[in-house]
Amino acid sequence: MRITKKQAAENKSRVVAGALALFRAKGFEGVGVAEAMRAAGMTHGGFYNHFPSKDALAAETCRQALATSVAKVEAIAAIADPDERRMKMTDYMGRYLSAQARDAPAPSCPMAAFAGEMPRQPKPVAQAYGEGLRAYLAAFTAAGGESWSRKEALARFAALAGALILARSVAESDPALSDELLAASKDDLILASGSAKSGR
Amino acid sequence: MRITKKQAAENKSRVVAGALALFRAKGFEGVGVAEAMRAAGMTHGGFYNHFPSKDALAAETCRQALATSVAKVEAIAAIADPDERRMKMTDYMGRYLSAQARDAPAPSCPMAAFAGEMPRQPKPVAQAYGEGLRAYLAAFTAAGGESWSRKEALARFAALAGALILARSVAESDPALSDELLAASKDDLILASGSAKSGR
DNA sequence: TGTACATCAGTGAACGCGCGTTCACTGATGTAC
DNA sequence: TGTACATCAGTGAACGCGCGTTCACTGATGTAC
Repeated sequence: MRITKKQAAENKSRVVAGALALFRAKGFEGVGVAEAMRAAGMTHGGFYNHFPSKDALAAETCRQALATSVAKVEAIAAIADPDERRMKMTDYMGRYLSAQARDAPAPSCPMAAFAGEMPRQPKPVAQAYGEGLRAYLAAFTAAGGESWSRKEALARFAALAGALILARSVAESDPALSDELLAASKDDLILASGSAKSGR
Repeated sequence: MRITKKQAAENKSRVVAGALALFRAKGFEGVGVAEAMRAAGMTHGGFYNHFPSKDALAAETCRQALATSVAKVEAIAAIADPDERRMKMTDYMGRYLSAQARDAPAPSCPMAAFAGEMPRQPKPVAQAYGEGLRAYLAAFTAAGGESWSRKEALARFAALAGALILARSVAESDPALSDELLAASKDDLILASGSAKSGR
């Protein structure tokens, strides 16, 4: 039952979109090809018409997810008015460390969601992640404008990601500690970036 | 071929020790019961003489690993001389963010190693992790003495863990960025805690 | 535009494999006398 | 202390299951005339 080329392309992107949500929620190892295809409303056999392997899907998914995050931060970096940009950046970090971001089944930040698995991913996946993270950190640095150096921006993003990952890790077992971790990092990072170039 | 009770107990702890190294390196899902038993020099069948399930091994391993980390930081917290304690803590954080810690196959910090997998672990494992992290953060706060509040300590540890996790995630694909992440966080955290209670 | 046929996206059975777990068995240890 | 026997830690075959991947097949689409 051959279908339209356009339909086939749509099916492929539905597979990627569905796989992204699944990978974020359960990790690369925790999601099967059959499950990813089912999420797109198809059976597993046709998977290899679109991708040479499961790893190729993981790499493609990773690339798209990080590109989306990069685009969001680049949009902030492109804001001309420094005050508005600073405000948008504060909002962004506030949302990054919000209870909603933590409690979503598929964590909002793909860098944080995938970081832990990267050391054991095959090269193409790790490569896609590495390129995405490099681009993201460049955009994140730019989005801070004068308020931080690249070095400070890197440290700040590591702090954001660490807080989200740790908060998620104990969200079930110790919700109070999880909240405390989010609140502590939010105060630390947002107050720090709110004040003018403190130098620390 | 029944063996000594003492020998059996030794075998069990060899399984836990071996599994710890494997779990750290490959994640809980990435290590099989057979592999864990082989690492202890036995065959897989006897596993269930020691543990009711693979998850029980994961929980036990997690508890032990975190307890070891807690003990190390408690030892620093117990130092009477504030200057020496501060110096030991700086050393600790420096080692935490060292290239050696990043490049070890089994990351030195079990909190960072396991955090990403915790949201999908069964309750007993998540519980063991949660209790361990709570104890660790209490010790970490205490080890800072007057130099930071609990809130600051939590934010600092999240920053440490985030930097290590991100640096590990791109260690293969982008070593320069990985080094840069470690260096940036090292400067940010160690200089910050080196200076007296800055308040930020 | 109409017809004939090759293409190929999707289906679902089947493959080999490794997983967690179970089980009958072995034989030295631990124990009761 | 010596003997007889129950215990149980460890072995390795076997289980059902889900995995990634392959393949023969279907039939509407795309194309050549």
